[in-house]
Amino acid sequence: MTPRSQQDDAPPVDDFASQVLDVVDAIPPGRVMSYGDIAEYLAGAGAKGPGPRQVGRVMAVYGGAVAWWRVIHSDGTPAPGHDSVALRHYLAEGTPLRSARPPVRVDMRRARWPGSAPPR
DNA sequence: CGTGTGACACGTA
DNA sequence: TTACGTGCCACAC
Repeated sequence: MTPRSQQDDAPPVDDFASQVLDVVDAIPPGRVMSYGDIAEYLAGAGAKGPGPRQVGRVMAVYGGAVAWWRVIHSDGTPAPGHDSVALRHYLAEGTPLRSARPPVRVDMRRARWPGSAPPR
């Protein structure tokens, strides 16, 4: 077969975005991942130079199609826009919170999801 | 093609 | 704990 891997036209809508959404969609309830974690996870998955900012950009555009509340800052603070909504999900999913009151903060130490098998 | 901005992260004060 | 400055990368103008 042609030395071409997969379809050459592959106009990957947004290859990077697709991977990010896939990872976020794989985060189980009660667990969360930081932008940097996702970027790092993708970096180990084959992606290149995915900065945490790029992950945030994807979430800002396609975030409405995934559990955006499971994607938070490295500090454990949820994304802006609907902190109360995120808190509602955390309580419903049993996410370990360090602060159940603004500033809402998730206990990253325990809620952090390694992503199945992260490079260590 | 330079400048500004942004759902970020990190170090230091 | 909060606040400020810096580095990083991609995109809009």
